[in-house]
Amino acid sequence: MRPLQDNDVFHAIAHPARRAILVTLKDGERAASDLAQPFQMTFGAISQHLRVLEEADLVLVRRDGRQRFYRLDPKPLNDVVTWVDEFAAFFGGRLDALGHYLDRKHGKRR
Amino acid sequence: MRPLQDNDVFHAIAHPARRAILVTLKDGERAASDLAQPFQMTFGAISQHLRVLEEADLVLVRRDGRQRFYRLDPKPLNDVVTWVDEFAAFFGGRLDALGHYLDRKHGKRR
DNA sequence: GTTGTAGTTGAGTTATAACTAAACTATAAG
DNA sequence: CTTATAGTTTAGTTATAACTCAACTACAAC
Repeated sequence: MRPLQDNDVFHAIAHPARRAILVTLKDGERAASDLAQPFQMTFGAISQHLRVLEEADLVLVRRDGRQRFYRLDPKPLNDVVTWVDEFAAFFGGRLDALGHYLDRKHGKRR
Repeated sequence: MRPLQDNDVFHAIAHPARRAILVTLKDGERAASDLAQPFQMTFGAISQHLRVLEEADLVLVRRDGRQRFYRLDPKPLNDVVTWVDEFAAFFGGRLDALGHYLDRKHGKRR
């Protein structure tokens, strides 16, 4: 079997809980307990998800007292963008989220 | 445990072999045997990877005689683009692949 | 019909991932 | 010091995924 690497960003974002955590961190750093709060699973499980994100370099940790504040480091997501970007020529019409981004940034032009 | 869904596009692209298959299909449809050829694993394994891609609606199949031709259907990748796009505000500088796409499409304008 | 080729599917195995529960580390507060 | 809080880590379990191998389906060629 070809093993997946733990530090693979594609693997890191494959789990919905980890994606949700990253989305939360868009709004700024959060303590681990705050990140765990919306989930049903145990604190330990979230801690493990956080470690996966950390190993994928998607989050950075700052220690303050007994709390640990996680913040987003989106750089590895560029690997995803770059990969999906290879398929940009196939996107067209309303489904084109890249186009939406474009419109927002440059002003609607067509 | 929160099970991942088999038809999840994020799961589908988490495996390097499946990503490689999709990249190959960018250049046009390919028979299953052609897709399997670059890999070490057995034909059966590739067939299973193709089924994961099919269940994620990332590929379409056309039967011709005893061959099956797979072709790319990139629409579900928009879910990925849309999700990553939420982080667009965090991207900046050379690492910004979205920006590259922009430059190509609109001409470099700073 | 038989034989060969293209491919899928299923059984069984192994690897990895996700999870729980408990132990543990560390800091803070009293 | 003790107790509480915040969090990690480990052990063990279970779920899922990936793989191999063999059986199977389907079509083509003879």
